Amino acid sequence: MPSDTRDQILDTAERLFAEFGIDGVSIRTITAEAGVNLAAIHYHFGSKEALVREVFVRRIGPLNRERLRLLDDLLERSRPQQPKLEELVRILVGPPLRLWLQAGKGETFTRLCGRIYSESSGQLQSMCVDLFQEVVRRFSAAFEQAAPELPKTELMWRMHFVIGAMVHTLMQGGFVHQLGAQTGEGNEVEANIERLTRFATAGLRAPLPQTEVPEMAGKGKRVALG
Amino acid sequence: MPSDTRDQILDTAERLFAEFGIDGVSIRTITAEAGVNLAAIHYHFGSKEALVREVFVRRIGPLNRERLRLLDDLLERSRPQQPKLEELVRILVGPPLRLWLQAGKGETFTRLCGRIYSESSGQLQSMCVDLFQEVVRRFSAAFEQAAPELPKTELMWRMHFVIGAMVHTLMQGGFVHQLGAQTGEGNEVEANIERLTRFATAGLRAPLPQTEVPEMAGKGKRVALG
DNA sequence: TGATTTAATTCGTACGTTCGATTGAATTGA
DNA sequence: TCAATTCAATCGAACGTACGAATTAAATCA
Repeated sequence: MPSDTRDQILDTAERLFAEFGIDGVSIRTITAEAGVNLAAIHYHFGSKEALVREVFVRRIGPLNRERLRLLDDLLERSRPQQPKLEELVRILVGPPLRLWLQAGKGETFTRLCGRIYSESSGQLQSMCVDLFQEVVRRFSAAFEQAAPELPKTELMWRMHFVIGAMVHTLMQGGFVHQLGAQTGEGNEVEANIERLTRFATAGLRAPLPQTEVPEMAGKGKRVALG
Repeated sequence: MPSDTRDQILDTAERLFAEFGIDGVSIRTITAEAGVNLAAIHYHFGSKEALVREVFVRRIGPLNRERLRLLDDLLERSRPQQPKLEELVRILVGPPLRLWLQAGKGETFTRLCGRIYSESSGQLQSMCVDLFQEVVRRFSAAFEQAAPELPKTELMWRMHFVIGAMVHTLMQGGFVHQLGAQTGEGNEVEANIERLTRFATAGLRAPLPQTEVPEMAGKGKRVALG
């Protein structure tokens, strides 16, 4: 049973990291804010870096497990056919966005989650590779099967764009959200998941360039517009 | 005439900021790497924060001026009709991506450029609002006219997604790029601009949800999939 | 049960380092 | 000569970390 102090530290660190960045928060600030002793972090985690690690693992683990569970469900449900591309996108971007604004942990953590991709020196970066490895592998395979007409390189880039739109929404979405919320709409989160899903699905289904020039010499490569 | 020291500092700071983040680089590291005295930064810029500011302004100014010039050209060229959505997207995402991998300044700066959106406390954030103000205003207006069938809120979200895909490509694109580059393709940068342009244009043109329920009470809002 | 030992946790304090910033003298070039 | 620039040296503050004493909780024994 994890001690109360340990959880206090994790919750506080998560909130402060999300707001001010990892390098922007000292363990003095964390422990003071959490109402625990300065040395508690090193006792419970060993170092600040190990604390950062634990903050991420604590949330990303369940998040990705849910994504994989939804993926399994979807594959099961749509057998023997392939699932629709749109449904794959929805279960990829839904869980993180749903965590967003979830009372108590939402906004704080998802902003932090987005920071993985920008902050962090190699240590944290490689940790995230591990954390997301299976999700990337499983979803890549599912996307390839759901959109077999796309060359693999093209699909990889487009998935990359989808992730970018998602991450950017996690980090900056609060800003856009405020504007929308004032219009009196109800459940904005689910509405925005649908927004992103529609956008991403259409992007993934974008037509391939008609003129797939077989020439290899890199000369004037302008395709449609000069 | 700017002194040699000043430019040395700017170039070195840009490179190091891009690689290790703003908080991850001390003025000692910068000055040592640049081969200038420790106090030179404070002499030429006044503070580290002012240096950071100058690093951004030096590049973003010309970048956005080019985008506005291309926009003016496009509007002029397509009169009296509205320009195509795809062409607007291309001149929005083209210049920053083209700066990417540009010999000598490319990769270093664009990664830094992406960091604006994630790092930085309020000071830098508000500076960027100023720097991008006119670009946002002009392009928003152009997009609204080019896609009048989209509700403004929807358009705002979709532009937001486009920016996200672009920023994520600026920061992480090097990774995906490496995979593609090994396939022996020629001018990857222009090819990727086209990739992103096609993706984003299709996303912006995604069909609106058929059932735009006029009810306002926020109850069950699931639109297409339960 | 009550006393005593053992382990787990919390606490206060200090160390060594690095940070951005400052100062005043030395150097340079017109 | 004189202003612009570079230099070495140093400042106080904040950082992550370490360590031993104090406290609490659990286990063991009388």
